[in-house]
Amino acid sequence: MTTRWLTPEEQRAWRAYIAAAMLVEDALDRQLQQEAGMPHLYYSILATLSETPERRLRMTDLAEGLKITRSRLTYAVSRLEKDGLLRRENCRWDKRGSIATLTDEGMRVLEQAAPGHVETVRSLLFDRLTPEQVGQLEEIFTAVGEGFQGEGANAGTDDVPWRRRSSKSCS
Amino acid sequence: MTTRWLTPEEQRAWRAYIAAAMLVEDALDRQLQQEAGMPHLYYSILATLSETPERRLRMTDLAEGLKITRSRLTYAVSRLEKDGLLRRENCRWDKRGSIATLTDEGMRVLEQAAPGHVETVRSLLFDRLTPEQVGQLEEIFTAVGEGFQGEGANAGTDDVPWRRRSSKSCS
DNA sequence: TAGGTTTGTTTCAAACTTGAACCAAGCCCC
DNA sequence: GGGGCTTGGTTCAAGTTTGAAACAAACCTA
Repeated sequence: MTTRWLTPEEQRAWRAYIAAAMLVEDALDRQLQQEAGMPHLYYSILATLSETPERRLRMTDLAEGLKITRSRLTYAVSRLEKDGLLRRENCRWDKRGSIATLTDEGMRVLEQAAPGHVETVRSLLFDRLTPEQVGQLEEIFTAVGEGFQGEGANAGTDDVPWRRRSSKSCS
Repeated sequence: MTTRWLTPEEQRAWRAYIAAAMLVEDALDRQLQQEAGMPHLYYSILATLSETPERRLRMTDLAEGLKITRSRLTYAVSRLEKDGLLRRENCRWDKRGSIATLTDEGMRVLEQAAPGHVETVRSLLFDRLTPEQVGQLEEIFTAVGEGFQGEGANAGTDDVPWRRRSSKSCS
């Protein structure tokens, strides 16, 4: 079958998206690097942990939630641990498991960085969109995200699609 | 002023966006790495050059078009040059200038990779969107991109806003 | 219950990115 | 026409990401 190239509308949409996504990520990284000394992903790790009842999550769950590879997470968590913002404990029920727990210091840093971060997100994104567009944005990217059905950043791993893990929360 | 946190709608939109954007970029990188031996950005460099009348562009113009820093571009171009996919020439009119030119080999590689790339973009994104959503996507990210008014990845450089360069095309 | 497979995580080297210098070459203007 | 600022690009070290092993603990299943 001969390639179905993008239509002009699709091209415009694609380019606008790629360009703006790059600018947004860069701006976010720069802002957080400045004010919290860490890139956006690292902030997201802290934020994710903070929203959990016990402020702790297993590595795999964290990786899946953030849509990143386990090895990327390992590196990031090591750094954050070194900085004292979280702590690694072993899961007592599954000795393979490792649990990342937000420390008080981590919580403090997070809370201190949050306002600036939110302000940036707002000024980059939401301040430029109408309420309808916010809804459209959600629908569009929810649809896109659903296309991955659990593959996540871990595709490429020969991961059988017909049986998915269900990681005990182990909290 | 006390922080204006994100509304629930904004939160949902933001999270859906962040997650899906991560998945998309990863999938794109993986696909191109597999089939063309280079990450998405590198492919974009070749693609950008190919669309130019002479298949050549000055480094700064290229960096601005792609919304990346000059240093990132320098590194990428060095690699692509080493691979023989493009060539660096000096601008005769401005001896500081460096011009990246797509080689025939680069064009070949690009053309060979393009169908698979387009197919991926389609399956990740456009296959999951209605035509209206494609339009919305364009509008949303055009609006977001316009928020940057020429700052681009080169902010942080103390760049005066009230006088912008206009790089002679020098082709 | 031994042996093989799967799962959770880390490790390691190679590739890439960042940001702050650095270095020329143009520009400006007295 | 000689400083001094700006612009175009590269370089370098430090930090991050990638993907393919490596490992160890669970989980089968014969």
